[in-house]
Amino acid sequence: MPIDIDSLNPAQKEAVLCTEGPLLVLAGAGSGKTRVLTYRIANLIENKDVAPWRILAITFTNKAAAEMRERLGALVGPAARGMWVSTFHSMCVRMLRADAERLGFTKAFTIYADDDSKRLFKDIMAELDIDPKRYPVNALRNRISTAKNELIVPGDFEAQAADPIAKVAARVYTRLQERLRAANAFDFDDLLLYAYLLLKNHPDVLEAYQDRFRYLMVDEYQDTNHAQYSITTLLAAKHKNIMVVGDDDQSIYSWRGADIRNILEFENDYPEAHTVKLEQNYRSVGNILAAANAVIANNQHRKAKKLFTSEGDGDKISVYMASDERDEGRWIAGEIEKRKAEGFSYNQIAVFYRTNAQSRMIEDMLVRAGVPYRIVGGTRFFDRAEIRDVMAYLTLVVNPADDMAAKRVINVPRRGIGKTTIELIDREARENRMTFMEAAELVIGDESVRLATRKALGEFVGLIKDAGTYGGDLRKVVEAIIDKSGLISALIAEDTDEARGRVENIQEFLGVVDEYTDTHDESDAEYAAPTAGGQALAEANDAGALEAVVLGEGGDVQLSIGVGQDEDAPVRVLSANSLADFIEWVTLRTDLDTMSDDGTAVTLMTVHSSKGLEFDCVFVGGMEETLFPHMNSTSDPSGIEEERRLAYVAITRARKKLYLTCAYARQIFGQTQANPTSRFIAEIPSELRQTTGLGSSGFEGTGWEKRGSRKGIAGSGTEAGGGRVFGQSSASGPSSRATRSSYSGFVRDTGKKAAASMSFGVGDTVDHKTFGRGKVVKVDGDTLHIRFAKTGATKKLLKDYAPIVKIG
DNA sequence: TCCACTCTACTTTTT
DNA sequence: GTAGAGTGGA
Repeated sequence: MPIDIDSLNPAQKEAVLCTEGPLLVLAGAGSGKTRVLTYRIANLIENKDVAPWRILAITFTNKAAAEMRERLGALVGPAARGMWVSTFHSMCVRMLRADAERLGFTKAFTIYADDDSKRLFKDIMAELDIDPKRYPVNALRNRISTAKNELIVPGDFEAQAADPIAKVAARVYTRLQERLRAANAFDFDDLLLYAYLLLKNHPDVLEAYQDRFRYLMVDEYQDTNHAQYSITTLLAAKHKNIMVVGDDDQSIYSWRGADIRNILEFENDYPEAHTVKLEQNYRSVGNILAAANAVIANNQHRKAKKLFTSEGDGDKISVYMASDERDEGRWIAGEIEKRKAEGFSYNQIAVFYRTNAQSRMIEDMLVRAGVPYRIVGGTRFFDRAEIRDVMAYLTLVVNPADDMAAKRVINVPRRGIGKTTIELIDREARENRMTFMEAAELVIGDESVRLATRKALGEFVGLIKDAGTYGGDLRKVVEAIIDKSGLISALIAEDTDEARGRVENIQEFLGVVDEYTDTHDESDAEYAAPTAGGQALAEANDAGALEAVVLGEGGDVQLSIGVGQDEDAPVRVLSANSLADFIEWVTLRTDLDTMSDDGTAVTLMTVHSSKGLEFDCVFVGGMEETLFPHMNSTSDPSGIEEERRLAYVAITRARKKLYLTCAYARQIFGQTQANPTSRFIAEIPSELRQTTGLGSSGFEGTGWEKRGSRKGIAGSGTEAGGGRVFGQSSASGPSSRATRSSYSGFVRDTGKKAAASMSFGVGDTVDHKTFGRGKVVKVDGDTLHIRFAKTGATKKLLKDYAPIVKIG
């Protein structure tokens, strides 16, 4: 299918047709940059005869990569498959897998997700006897993370360390890298750092990639940090066919090391660079765009540009001043229902906030209004304790050197291996310079340890080893681990609603395994990384090699060398059944990636997560000083500018309707604070906005939102990060736990009617956020008397305010 | 070894 | 308001 280049505007066309040499595309919000990227690639393949596998396209999120792949599939068909379209992180993993040995790791390495590395970090601080009160964990972690993003290795870091915190951080950094190496693991920052070191220190490897990838494309270039910048610079050094796309006004990740200078100075790096500006916005109506332009114009450090649209003005921006966050949530819910009645679909409505903590009240109010929603970010499905436990088991099978994983699950479920035993194993491991698992095996034979403990230890070690004897069937391995570890049986024995919820989550995890297998069949196989000297990874269909990948003994997986199908083209690796690849896929995954469009629900997320997305109707909550702009950013001008860019991102997500809300008073830290309205609202010309709520004639405050305080009925959640009630449209089986987290898309269908507008009768079964299942024993006006199964106690609750859902 | 209870620090944003 | 760490008793 030939591409229709004439459907592009002149600037877009220019970018698409400029295929050789460095190219900088400054793409304003909604200016069709994904379209330019995909068309440019299609043009390379169709008209310039470039082989797809010579193209490397890098994005920041898996979702963006998936979207690009999909759109390319539609443009160029199956040819799109040979391309590397991936995120920085997954690209680096691929490179590291191919040449891990060069860096002293094995191919079976694992990746430490954020909380694994935090755990390890605390472990090290304890080991080095560093007081977390004097040297806060997060402060040290930030220093080290920044250093890694700046490509500063421990030795250099130590040499540069000036202040006391840096000196302590240097010690931790050194030890951290030793521990990670011993565990055959990389943390997120390491993926970039080591990929860079691989390319930098191994010219033959670098050359293999340079020869392979003749055309480089980097999306969201304004968000690249120094490590990412250096990697792309190295890859592009030989052919200089690098196209970067970005918008300096949308740079919102400086705290993660993103350096806005990378895009501002692209023309210095490549003096011969061609620059194209995309300034026509195809997304938002005039008023919204004008508001966005007005806000961002307050920033000093930016490339001058002004978006324009040929669309009409549209509605004014609605500003609502709520009395407090409860009122804010209630109003948003009400407004959503109005828009819905006008024909907007829930799918096309989103609520953004600056901090994750703000989502709670909004969720509560949506539940009460019966508005279905899905939430992106916050506590993820994969962050749930039970899922992390399963993951730790699986990780251990692939990489027995992973000490953190071993320590996590050695006594989960309870096996009677307590603190004393774990410390003993730790000591043995250190003295004998072996892994935790090896030391555990040693302790089995230590007669000074209680027999029961040694037996339990033997079972645990045996379990991990046995898992390695299953065939290459991914699902079978996972099932075996879940079954033999006793995770499920221990939860069932607990016999609580919470435990049942966890069992459900684990079962859902098996669904994730199936999804992985389904989406990673042969046709979607990734192409292998080119390796120096023309070696290639094993041919996919070679069952023997596959098994080696899946269940390599001792984690030291050796891959046989296969022969490519084509003299020139790289070899494919099939990964559908590889446990190692599955773990990697899960680890590098984010909520955003799982956000699917099926199921109709309003989307809730932070402003950061919203980048790259668009909705017909957007609500931005918490538009107050100290929240947005956040107080931690108000001390210096660059912080404020970044907050302003964040506001710009939020505003430009909206196509037709934009709402900004703020609250006169808000609970922060559990304390009530009153903060002034955000400066970003004032920066929008008043003729573009319309204010209602407090202090305006339109205020209809009845105060109802202040009644029905949740105090006393909303205790702590039932489980870590979860424990939220989402109404359900129907009772589903014996385990209709309210925290059903529908994995695919995280849609929480709040059902037709939630508690607020529901009627209850004696004998109804309800599910309460904190107390679990209960039965209505008496109805007294608005007061329900409910006897809860768990405690046996009867409680009096107000039907309109209690976090309850009728389930039968 | 495990559990229940209390205390405290925490909240910016995430690949 | 709450998750995680720390404490003390069974």
